[in-house]
Amino acid sequence: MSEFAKAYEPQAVEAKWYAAWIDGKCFEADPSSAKDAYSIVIPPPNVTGILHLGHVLNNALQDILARRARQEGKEVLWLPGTDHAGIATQAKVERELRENEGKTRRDLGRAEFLKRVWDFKNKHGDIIIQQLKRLGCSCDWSRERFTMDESYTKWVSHVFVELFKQGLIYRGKRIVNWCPVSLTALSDEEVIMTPQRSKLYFMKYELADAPGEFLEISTTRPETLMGDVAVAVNPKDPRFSKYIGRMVKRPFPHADIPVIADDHVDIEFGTGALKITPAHDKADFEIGMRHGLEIIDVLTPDAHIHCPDCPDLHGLDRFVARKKAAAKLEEMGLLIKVEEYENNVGFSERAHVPIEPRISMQWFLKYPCVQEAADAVANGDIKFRPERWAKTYAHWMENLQDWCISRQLWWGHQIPVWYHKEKLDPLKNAESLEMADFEKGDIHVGLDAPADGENWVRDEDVMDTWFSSWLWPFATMSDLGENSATLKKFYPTDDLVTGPDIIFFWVARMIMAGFQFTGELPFKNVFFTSIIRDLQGRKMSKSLGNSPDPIDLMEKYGADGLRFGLLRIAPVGSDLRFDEVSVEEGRNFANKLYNACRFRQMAGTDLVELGDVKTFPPYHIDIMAKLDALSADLTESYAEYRFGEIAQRLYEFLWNEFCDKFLEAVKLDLRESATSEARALTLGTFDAVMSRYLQLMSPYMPHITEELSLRMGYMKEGEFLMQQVLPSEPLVPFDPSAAQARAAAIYESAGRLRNLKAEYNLGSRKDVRFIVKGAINWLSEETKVLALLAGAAEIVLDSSYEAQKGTPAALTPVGEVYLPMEGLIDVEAERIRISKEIEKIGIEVRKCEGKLGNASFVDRAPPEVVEQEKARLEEWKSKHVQLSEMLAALA
RNA sequence: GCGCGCUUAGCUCAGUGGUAGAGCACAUCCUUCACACGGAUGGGGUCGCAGGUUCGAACCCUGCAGCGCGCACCA
Repeated sequence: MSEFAKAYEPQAVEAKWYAAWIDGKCFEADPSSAKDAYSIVIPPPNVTGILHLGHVLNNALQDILARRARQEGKEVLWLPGTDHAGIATQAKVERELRENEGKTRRDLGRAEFLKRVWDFKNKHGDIIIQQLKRLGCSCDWSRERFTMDESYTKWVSHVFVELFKQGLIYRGKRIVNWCPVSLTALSDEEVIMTPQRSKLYFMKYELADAPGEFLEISTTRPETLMGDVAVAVNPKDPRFSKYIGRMVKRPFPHADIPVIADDHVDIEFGTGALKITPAHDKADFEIGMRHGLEIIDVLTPDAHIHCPDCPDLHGLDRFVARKKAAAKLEEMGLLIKVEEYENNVGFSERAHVPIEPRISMQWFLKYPCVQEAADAVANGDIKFRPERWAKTYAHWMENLQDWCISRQLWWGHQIPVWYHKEKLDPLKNAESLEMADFEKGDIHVGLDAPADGENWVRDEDVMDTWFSSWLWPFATMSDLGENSATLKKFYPTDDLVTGPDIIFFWVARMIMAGFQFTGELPFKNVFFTSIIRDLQGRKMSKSLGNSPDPIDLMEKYGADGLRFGLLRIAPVGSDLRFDEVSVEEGRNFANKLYNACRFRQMAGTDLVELGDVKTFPPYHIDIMAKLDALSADLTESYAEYRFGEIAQRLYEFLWNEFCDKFLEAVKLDLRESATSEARALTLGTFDAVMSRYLQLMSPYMPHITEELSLRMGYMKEGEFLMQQVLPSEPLVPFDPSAAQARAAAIYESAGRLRNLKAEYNLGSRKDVRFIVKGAINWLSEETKVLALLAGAAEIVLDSSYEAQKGTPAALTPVGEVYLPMEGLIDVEAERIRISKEIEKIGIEVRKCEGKLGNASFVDRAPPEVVEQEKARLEEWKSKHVQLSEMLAALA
């Protein structure tokens, strides 16, 4: 039993216990166990990422679920790992390369560059894992996975090949979201629509067959004018019907382009005429397809103008070119006006620049098992919490677009497709091969290169990171083609804890992949965490600098303090406004818990067995019964994933019930002067309650509870609290209501007496005497405790007491209590106070009377409610009388 | 434009039909032998607005307003 310092110092304790758990293999899951399985897979953080508060919340929740499941006697697997995060990681390494060596990835070549990324990953990939360990996460590190592990990569390739064989993956030239900085295609989900202040340009095109006659057009993008191949109007628009089928002059480079009619054009918007640039706008592309229009690409991959016929624009950046093109139009007298305009522009999620709709050859996936996946959530086979996210999910599932899965990156899973060299047009590279060529044997799709490998060239592209993430729940549990013991025991998983921002990126896709490749749903429940914001309601972000470093917080307040503080304020369905104060409260709470135990040890270090509870004083039975109730309530709350409520209940029990009431009530028994019997009894109750309480708290604050359990002797050296199964027997196996009523009466009465003292500014005086008239029959047994709690020298029972007029008094559950004032009070101040009080009570009395005078209330409200109202009226009335007397006495 | 959510004390939020709550902050008192990362007491709210249902509404219904977030091809 070690020395207790005055304040709890978490840092050393937390490190010690984490190491002990690892040594004891406490987190390792045994697939051969006979116990029921509970499993959860971590949402893999980016391998080069660092921990932020979102991770803390998310992983603390998973840890709580895992630790609670262990306490419930389950065999638990919490499977950890990291994600290779294609664009993010590659961008980091490229930036480093540029800054340190002034080189691009192409300068190094693919093989050398990938080597650098792997080096980078090996150097930095462990950081976030170490941080999760600092937080106390009970992951099975022996099963840690990475989305680019060899076996995982096999899964990814296999899935690609299978879906290709089923005709769900195809290659095609489509308009995609192109990031001009990352130089790759993106999926629709990776594009963030952002309102932008921009300009709407109004300009006019001359009719080819009627010089001097013009058609007015509006656009936000004059710089793509060179790619215009038509002007479209709505066929129902009478203003333009006469132009349909005629030609207008595109100003530069000069060309005559047709005026066409298409329903897509909004008559109300701008001039009602739309220039059609199929190469640079998704809607224009579709109109172009409908009308068989030419596609003229006037932008380079990095969004510079490519138009040798317009030398003054050629080579300019798109935004520079926009101004230049507008100026050119003005010079030509074709610009009518420019209006300020707000529109939504798609930004690249990673590079934070406007994406460019661009035509390119890409691989696409038609989602598998869409109907099954949609139904699974709709019919509750997978339960979303909060439930409303199911609607968001359903909406997305109903409007699925094919997924662009190829990325023009090097870091990732390379597409398992080879093209025959002879068929490859050496000038045009693989883009020249259309899907139809597959039939001719020019494309090889498979896990391995073709046997005559030297005749084949592999597709250079890699797959979208999420194309590997969506296999995470099962690809982490088994090698391809193997029905591993782990998979058998732990798949499908039970819970998934993640943010609602990746419902589409990840959750929905995992459900589809699970169905497709395992025939099962990958999880049963999805718990969506709160998004953490700052006190102004802004999202946490690096650039705003409003994101506290969780490691700093843990250094300052301890991992337990951080976990508990954050969890206690985490709401069920809405965003969370983070305030460091709550972490401070978590730390303070840990200290409170620690000091309660310290107090116990000051009265003796030997464990004391619990005797026959039935014979115990009411305070003891009361606190034990409250713990039993807490224990039962937590079981319910866990079933409903109400984590914040659980933390709050644990907090209130320890602080308000155990420390403020129970410990204060039994303090005398722990003093030197107490009898050894009384002390033993109290220590026994303390130990029984505290040992169970620590266990209930353990999932939230794993380190301190483990530490205290050992120090207090509840656990022996070599045992772990986290491995103990929750007891099923209550501490109080009989009806405790009589004892609890007595304890409640004393606690409430003590409060009233303290109020009384404070009202007369005697709050800190310990020498006051209270006289109880008409005491409840058992009060003589409890006067010592009442005096202690009320901060009084003594409580005197005197049924014949005649109070002097004006003696302060209070009506309490144990009788009428008087506070004789031998000291002085300010008579005038007292009169004012009492007058105000009487006024207040008068209002209450009238309220009650009004209610009871209302026939419909008396007749129609439930009888017990009416009775309650009557009792309340009586109470107010008697208080009114009492105060009036006091006032009279003062006069 | 469609959908979802939020609006309760200075701040952050509980509270799904029966006397408005917690923590923090604030004020006063207490360094009493577990804890000042503590204890005691107190002030502070027409529960966003307007209707409706009900004996009774913070809570149920309708409308409105403000804020936030998704989704959407108005250039």
